[in-house]
Amino acid sequence: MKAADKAKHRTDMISSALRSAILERVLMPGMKLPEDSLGERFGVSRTLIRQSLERLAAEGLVELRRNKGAAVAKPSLEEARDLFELRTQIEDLVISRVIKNMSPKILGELEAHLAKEVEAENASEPISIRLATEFHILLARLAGSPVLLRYVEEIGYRCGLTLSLYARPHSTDCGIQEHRQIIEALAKGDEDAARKLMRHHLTAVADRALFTTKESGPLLYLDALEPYAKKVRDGTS
Amino acid sequence: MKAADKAKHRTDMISSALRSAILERVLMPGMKLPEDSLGERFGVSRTLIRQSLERLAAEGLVELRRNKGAAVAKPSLEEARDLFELRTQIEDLVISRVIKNMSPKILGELEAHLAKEVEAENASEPISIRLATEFHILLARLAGSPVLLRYVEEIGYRCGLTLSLYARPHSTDCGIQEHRQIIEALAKGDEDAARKLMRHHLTAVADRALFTTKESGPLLYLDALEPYAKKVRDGTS
DNA sequence: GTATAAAGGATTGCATGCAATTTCGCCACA
DNA sequence: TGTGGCGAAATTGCATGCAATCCTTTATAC
Repeated sequence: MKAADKAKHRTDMISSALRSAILERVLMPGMKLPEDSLGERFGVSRTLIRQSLERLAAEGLVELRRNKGAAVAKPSLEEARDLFELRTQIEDLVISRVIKNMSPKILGELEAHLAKEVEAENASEPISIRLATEFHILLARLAGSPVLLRYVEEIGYRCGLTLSLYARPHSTDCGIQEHRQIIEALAKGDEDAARKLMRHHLTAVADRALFTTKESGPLLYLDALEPYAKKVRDGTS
Repeated sequence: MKAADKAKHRTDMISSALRSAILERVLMPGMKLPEDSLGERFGVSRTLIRQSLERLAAEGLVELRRNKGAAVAKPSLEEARDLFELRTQIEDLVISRVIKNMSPKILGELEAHLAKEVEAENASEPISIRLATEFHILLARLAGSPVLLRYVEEIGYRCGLTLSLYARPHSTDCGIQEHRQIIEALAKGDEDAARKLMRHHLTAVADRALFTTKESGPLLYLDALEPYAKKVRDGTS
């Protein structure tokens, strides 16, 4: 039995790092992700990079064209709308389940997360975006279904990616206020209200975002990745 | 431009072959899947086998324990119940969308599939099981949402795997008759009826299956894989 | 006879090398 | 100036090799 067991392995760390970089808009949609450059940065061989990219491709965050390398995915408006529509419906399922599981402990976790969001409100934009996404993921975790959790994670990440393509820079993509209202409805056990709030919350995000187009810098610039890579190289999860 | 372009690559073919083998109960839950043996059988190196196994692991069909190799997944009863519960709710979404898209063309596709199921009714059991799963997947395809399709595929496959662990040998896992009724309700545009039928259909499958336990031969016996491997080696999709 | 320990074999983790494909720069030519 | 093609460089696809890990068997002690 190992002391710490290191829990995750390098492939996991690398995919997590890349995922974070994408969600925090350091890697923008369309950017190429060549295996050797990444390998060099992360201090591993192409083998592990390949695995990570394939994993992210399975999640829909990167596109993997045969013989042409990987690039951060660039969902079309149509795909984006599909994604957001499905998201509202899937998160409906989350609400139902969380209501069934509601307990003081769960309420506590939700409020703790909200507190983090409030605290980070004036911090950097990428971080508050990440926290907003994680609110939805926390809810899904509290729903108690591992499969549902995976789907919410994936959809959440892809929506985050989508927003980095289409959303205006300064829309607060996920209002903290709205999160608070949802928690209150859940606390009261008012499923209908929670659902309506969630739906309103999500369609608000989508509508604000999905009708403006924004052209993205399509090419290669990996230097911004450095802080993410360093963490992996040093094993500082 | 290549003549046929071979469309998919070897990794895809191998994962498809393995997936089919699992769904047709040639590879039973718990069976070990060593990289070398598989590579030898499929006529490729461990690299491609590894990729395929990782892909299937992401779908939940195989378990991938670190340093201990891959094995066909063996979902617990609890996971199984979670899966089936989610399935009914996800397929609810499918029904709504298919109803919205309903057209003679779609109806035709559904009936064509039903005809195949009827035709294969007295053929081998694995084939009718596969067709039954594919009915649900066809529905999801007709729903028009790529993401939803992926989730239904994945859940369908995993349910198929689950049934190979828990279901009695001779339960007709997905009644053809029930599929027919669902198509009829869809044709009439009766969303409520279609939903109820689908729900009934799925809970029937689950209830019949999920309370009996069946012990599976846990070890290694890959010879039965031969026909699947041959197809890949020959490029006969 | 049971239990513990060590050696040997089998299997995975990862890096590297070579062939195949694509991309890009360069030059000729209209 | 713009366009087509050719060759070199960059990049991916895949196989293989070596080290690390795990499993099994055998040997030894109690």
